[in-house]
Amino acid sequence: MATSELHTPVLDWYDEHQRDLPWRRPEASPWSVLVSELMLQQTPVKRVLPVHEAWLERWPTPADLAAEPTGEAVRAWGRLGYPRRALRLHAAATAIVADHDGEVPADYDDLIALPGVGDYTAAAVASFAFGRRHVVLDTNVRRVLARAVGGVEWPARSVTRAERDAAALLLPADDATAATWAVAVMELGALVCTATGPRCAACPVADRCAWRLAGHPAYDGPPRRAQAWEGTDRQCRGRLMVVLRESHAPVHRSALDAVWPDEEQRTRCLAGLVADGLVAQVAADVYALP
DNA sequence: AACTCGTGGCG
DNA sequence: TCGCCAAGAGT
Repeated sequence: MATSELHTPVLDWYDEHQRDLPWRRPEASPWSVLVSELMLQQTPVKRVLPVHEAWLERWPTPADLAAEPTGEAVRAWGRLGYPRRALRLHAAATAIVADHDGEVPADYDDLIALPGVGDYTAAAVASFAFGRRHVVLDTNVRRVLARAVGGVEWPARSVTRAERDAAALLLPADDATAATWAVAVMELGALVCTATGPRCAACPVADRCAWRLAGHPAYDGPPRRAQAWEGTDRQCRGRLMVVLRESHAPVHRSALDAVWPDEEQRTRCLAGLVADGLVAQVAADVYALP
């Protein structure tokens, strides 16, 4: 397919249908973009919005966050999930103050060196906040390209070399258009080319989508494992964190015992949370956010 | 490379 | 109802 012919319809569609998100506004700081990207890792936009707003209100710069105890970040993280991201964001803020004069760096290499910033987030911040030209491969982009270009419903489990090469070939040559392209494809995946129930009737490239043109062939790759939840350590850790987040005073062990029946698992998870830096033991049998 | 790490909304 | 999935990173 002449992949360059995807550009105009996708860019035009984005111009008309893009969501008004706080971290996309012209006045949004690179710090706002970085905060949003950490929060959006595996968490839907709708749930991020209020937390992001409160976060930027309270900590308008990396230095503001770095000056606080890590526990304040964990508490403000609320129920976004994966609270280690709050610790990483705090650590990233600290590194930005220490190594970059308090300014979020614009270079991919500097960004990816920050805690909690991997390939996707480094490329996203460089692209969205600084207008740099990068291949931005998130779950939305990967799904759109798998369908429109690859002709299959789902991409591979992890990013392949061929996938990255294909995305690089699609990237417009100049920085500004490349940055818009990156966010536009992502938005198309989020709003139209969704994981379940894609709205092909509303898709600007439906008439040239390889998957649709092939008649929407069923997925025939390896089974995609469902996330286990009931009875897992993650569920146990989540229960323990709720107690600590909701208490503004240190908590006795008995209050933690009450939320998970299996003593062995509960003890292991609490030790894990302490080891992760999400929980501090402040006295014998007394715990608090760090 | 496979596994771990939260939470909640939606079809 | 309940399985699926959401702007991934670290190990």
